[in-house]
Amino acid sequence: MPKEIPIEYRTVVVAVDVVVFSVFDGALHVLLIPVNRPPHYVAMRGLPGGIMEKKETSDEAVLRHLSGKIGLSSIYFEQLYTFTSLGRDKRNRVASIAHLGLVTATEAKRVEREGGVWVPVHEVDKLAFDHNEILDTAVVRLAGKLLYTNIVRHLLPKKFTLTELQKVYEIIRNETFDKRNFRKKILSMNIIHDTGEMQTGVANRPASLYSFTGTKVTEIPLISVI
Amino acid sequence: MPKEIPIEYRTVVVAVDVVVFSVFDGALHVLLIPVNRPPHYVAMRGLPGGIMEKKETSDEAVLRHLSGKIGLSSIYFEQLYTFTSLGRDKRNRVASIAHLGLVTATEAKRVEREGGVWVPVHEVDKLAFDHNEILDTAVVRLAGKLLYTNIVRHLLPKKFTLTELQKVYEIIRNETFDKRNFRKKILSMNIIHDTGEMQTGVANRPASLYSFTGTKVTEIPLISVI
DNA sequence: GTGTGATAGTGTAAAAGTTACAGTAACAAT
DNA sequence: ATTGTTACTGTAACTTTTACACTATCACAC
Repeated sequence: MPKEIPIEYRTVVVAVDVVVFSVFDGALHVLLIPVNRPPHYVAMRGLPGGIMEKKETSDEAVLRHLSGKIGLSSIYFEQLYTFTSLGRDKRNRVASIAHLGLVTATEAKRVEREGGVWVPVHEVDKLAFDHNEILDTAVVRLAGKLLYTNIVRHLLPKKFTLTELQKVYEIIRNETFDKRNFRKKILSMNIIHDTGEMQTGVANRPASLYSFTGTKVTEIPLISVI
Repeated sequence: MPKEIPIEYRTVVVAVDVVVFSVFDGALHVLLIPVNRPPHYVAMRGLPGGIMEKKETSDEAVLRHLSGKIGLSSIYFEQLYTFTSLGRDKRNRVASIAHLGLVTATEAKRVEREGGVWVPVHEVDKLAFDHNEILDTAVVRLAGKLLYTNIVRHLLPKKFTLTELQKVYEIIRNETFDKRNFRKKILSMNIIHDTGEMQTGVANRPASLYSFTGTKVTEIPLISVI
């Protein structure tokens, strides 16, 4: 009886990958896992992800791989782009549906186990497969979406100060903003509201705590009509 | 010898679909083809597309299916979204990488053969598979991209009048614009330039002919910095 | 309890951009 | 020459964006 050829050598395999971001310690971090797939990808790092099975959607595959490998359950994610270059995985023909994921700093801390590592985005070097390209795509997308959505909500705790919010914008956008103008702009968008609570135990004037309005990621009409 | 189970029944199959748009006769049209896949999809219409083979990228698959089935070669397209619902194709498990394509009105006329039909987007009824959902996604994406890219270039001939350009915007955005303000805005974007040529043979004052600057689809910084 | 260090919080005037709005110009056809 | 049709243009009111600096409130050290 002839040895059977595994399916993945005969046809296109579908995988999901996730670029999980978190902002802490003054930098945008990405979650990486160890990759060991001889002969091409040995002792490298890469994005978390894996095969999408026949009985699951891409979203289900993302959740399964993140909660399994990384113990990550509380996460926001959305589809980013599907990568289909022929050489992107040197062993098989794998098309990867890449995703952009966001977790809060506290969730990020909880996840540092199972070999998952948070690396500042600007210190990432050669990753397995085409994961550098996927990462670059995700960074651009995230920086863009900050400007016309309230997606930043998934990087911050329930209650946060305006300065914390501004810091996240500055880190991801890689630019600084005037404090007064930033506050005017953000407050005019009606995406956050003052909770009435204040910071406690800080060695300076305590800041007001704000919270995001609504629960979903939505677009904010910033673009002027022609 | 047991009958072999086709690969597509055992694993996820990857397909590409394309929402090809063109603007003419005062309406946004989409290109549809006949679908006949008993038992579920009989005598229906759907989007052009097909399987992505192991030896080709998604872009190559798109070009192969469009030039083959439809005789369509001169087209701009970009990836839209990847659809992976379990029930989206009732026969197999098919993940579809959907694309958004644009052709000029003259190219659209050339394509009316091989069963391909241009249907005004607002007259489209039930399509095969989940193609209505894909179409809706594409319409939203196109209308959005008009505002912050020069993607509209692929819907117009090399040389065009400002009124023609405005009409395309109005049809896709489903709103009207003041002629003077539209011109000021478009000209301030530096995406088009006056060719110096004029319309000829029209029974009214001839309009100046404009042309797009550059050759690629690029983003136009419309969004004010925070 | 006073002083210090640190961050929070606030207003305004100039500039730029957006909006609303109507009449003259240039062509073909008659 | 008249008519019908579309091209083309400017400005004032309004809104948004930008640039910019000082006071307020807390913990802590003394």
